[in-house]
Formats: sequence, structure tokens, C-alpha cells
Amino acid sequence: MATSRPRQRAYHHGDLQAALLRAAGRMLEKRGLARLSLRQAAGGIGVSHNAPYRHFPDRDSLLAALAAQGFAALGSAMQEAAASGGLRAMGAAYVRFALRRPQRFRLMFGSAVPSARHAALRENATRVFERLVQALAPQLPGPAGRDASLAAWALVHGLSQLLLDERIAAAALRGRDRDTLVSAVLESIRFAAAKAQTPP
Amino acid sequence: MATSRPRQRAYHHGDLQAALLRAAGRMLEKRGLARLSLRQAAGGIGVSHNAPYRHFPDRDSLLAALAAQGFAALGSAMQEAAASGGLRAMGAAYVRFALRRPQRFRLMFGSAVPSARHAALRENATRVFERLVQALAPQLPGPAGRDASLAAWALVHGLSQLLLDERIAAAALRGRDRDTLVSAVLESIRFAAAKAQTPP
DNA sequence: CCTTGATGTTGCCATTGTCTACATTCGATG
DNA sequence: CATCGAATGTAGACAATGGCAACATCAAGG
Repeated sequence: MATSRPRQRAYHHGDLQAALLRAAGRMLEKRGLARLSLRQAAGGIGVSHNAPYRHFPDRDSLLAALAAQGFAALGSAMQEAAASGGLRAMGAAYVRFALRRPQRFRLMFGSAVPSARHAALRENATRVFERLVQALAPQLPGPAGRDASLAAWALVHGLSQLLLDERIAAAALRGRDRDTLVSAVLESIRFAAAKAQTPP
Repeated sequence: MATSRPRQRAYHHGDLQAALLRAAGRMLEKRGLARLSLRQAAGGIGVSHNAPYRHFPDRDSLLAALAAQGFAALGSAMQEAAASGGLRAMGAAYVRFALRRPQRFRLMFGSAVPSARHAALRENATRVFERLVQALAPQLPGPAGRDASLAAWALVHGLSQLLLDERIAAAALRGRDRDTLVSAVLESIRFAAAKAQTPP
């Protein structure tokens, strides 16, 4: 009808949930979790401060959705890397994901959104965990192998966290690029339960 | 003097800074970083909502002080463990610290308080990092040894983080207690650059 | 075409961090 | 011992947030 809102969008956004997740994801990475504001995200998209609550019961639920998306992306990255480069490539993909999206990575593994209360998050996280264990099982069989699997996972997870600290990263690089560093660190380890590993 | 505030303390608290850090440390561990409120901490101690700002420029500075204290405690725990039990005991102490104070541990290594802006935090963190590297250097010499040192640190750091997740911890324990699990995982690893290690 | 549910808007409340101005006390100095 | 200044409190206000209730608008289905 003729009564117009000059340069305003239609009353119905059409895909507000996805737009909120994109905006919140960018804000998370740029400003950190504490300064992620639903009001600002909504304002940036051009809807009112309360519109997000039509798509997410509360702020924590939106954060849980961001974390679930993160696990989906991490799972994909690891799977692609494993298909072409094996276990070490898979580990390197894990670290690369963390370094590329540090705040998302922290959200995924932090305590801000307990997965016990968010089913989709729990499912996506569990899927990644199970794929990891399945990928390692042939190389690290038996109960000692399961401990070694946890060690392998701990190694790449911890490396991700430590390299997010710029001082630690700077001290470790010693003129190498990050991919070279990650490979060198991953190759410095042998697992007591391991079958002989193909070199990279 | 006789004009009394029944059951109220004197106008000057006397050690408000330390009291705030204790109260905030408890609130951090109990409710998480997002729900740590300086107003509530002040109220619980019996001072006004603005009194904390006489001791800390802002909320982030108090959090930085909490993180700095955490690094001091972690350093002490690791040093004591190393003195009596060597490198593996030191690694186990690191994991134990994280599991005992998960929110503090996350604060210490998270992005909420950048250590670039908080000198005491930077110093305490650096001291722990340097001690760790010094402890590992005799066992893991040379440039490959430094990569292996980072791997060793990543291993215990990652293990700490992963075991904070109750599902991961539950799946990994398989009837063992946590100390046994941690020992088994740490022992499942060999370092390519290592001298022969004394068994535990 | 009407009704209903989905999805927006508006206004309000409680709480927070932090600012300014003022009040009180303690310690140092003369 | 008295005074002064700094340290350390209190009181009030502001801007921002998350989230609630009530109302408004639109799209889809019968």
C-alpha cells in the first residue's frame, strides 16, 4: 500500500533467525562474548530490540546455536582434511579451525552454554567427538589405545588453545609459519600404543 | 565512639581489595564469568556498589587480578609437584589445578582479560610459562626438543580442557579415578626428541 | 474472505558497570 | 595535639543490557 517506509524493509524480515546468527557470529569474533549484544545485533539488521526473542528464547539459546554451528563446521573441516591427508592432517585442521575462529572455538568448549541444556549443540558436539574417536581407533587399538586417543585429542586441543596466545605463538614459531610449526609439534609425539604411522 | 551502626562494620573496611578478590573468586567459580557482578560482591561484603572502584579501575582489572592470582597458584602447585615427582607429576598438577578451579583456569587462558593490558597478569603468566620451559629443557634438548616441549604443554593443557567436559571425562574414565586416568594418558605419549625417561 | 499463528513493535522493569559529587576516616606532618 | 590531604567510603544518576507483557502487522490456510 501507498503508505511507505522510505528505505525501510518490509515488516517481516523473512529470514531473521539466520541473519541474527550471522550478525552475532561476527560480533562474537570481533568483540568477544561479553560484548556480544542482541540489541545491537537486532539494530544492525534493522529490527527492534525484541525481535530476536521471537526466534530464540533467550541469549544463551542463540549462543548455543552459534556453538552448534561451530561444531558442524569443525566436523566438516576435519573430515575433509582426513580424507586427503590422514590423521595428522585432521589434527592440523582442528588447530587451523581454532586459530581462524578463536572466539567461536572458546564458545564451543567453554562453560558459557552448557550443552546439557541445548540438544542441538549436544548432538553436534557428540558427532564430532565420535568421529574423532572412530578415526583414531584403527591406529590406536585397545584400552591403552583409547587413552592414547584422548592424548592425541588433548594434544591438538591444547595446541589450539596455546597458539591463541600471541606470546606463546610468537615464542614457538622461531621463523616458521604456523602450519609448519603445527606439523613439527604434532610430529614430535609418538603414541605408546600406536601401529607404525605412515609419514606425511 | 558511641554513635553506633548496629552490627555494621566501621566506615573503612580495612582490606576491601582482598575481600573483593575472595568474593569475586567464589562467585566466578560458582556462577561463571558472565554472572560475576561487582555490585553483588560489594553488597555481600557490606560496602556500597561503588566502593570496588576505589581499588580497581574497572571490572576487567579485578578479573585480571583474579587471573594473576591463578597463575601464581598454578606456578606453586607445579613447582611443588615437580620437586617431589618430576615432570609427569608436574603435568598432573597442572591438570588437577584446572579441574579444581575450572572457571579460574578458563579466565586465565581465555580472552576476557588480555594480558597485554594488565602487567601483573602478564608477569605471573610469563613466570609460569618460563618455568615450564625450563623444567622441560633438560629432557627435551635442541630445537626439536622445544617443539616437543610445546607438545607436552599442549597435552596437559588440552587434557585439562577436555576433562572439564563431563561427557568427555565420563567416557574416558572407564572405572578409573581421575588421577589414574591422567597418569595413563600422560604415559601413553613418547616424545621423539626425548632422553630415556625414568618410569614413575 | 476470514481467522489464526508467526513475527514483528513499543514500552517498561530490573540489573549492571561506571561516572560525578560529596562524606568520612586515617595517617603524616608540623 | 591539631590540621591537612589522601585514601576510601557513600549516594545518586546515567546509559546500556536482557527480557517481559501487550499490542500491531502480515502471511498462510481453510
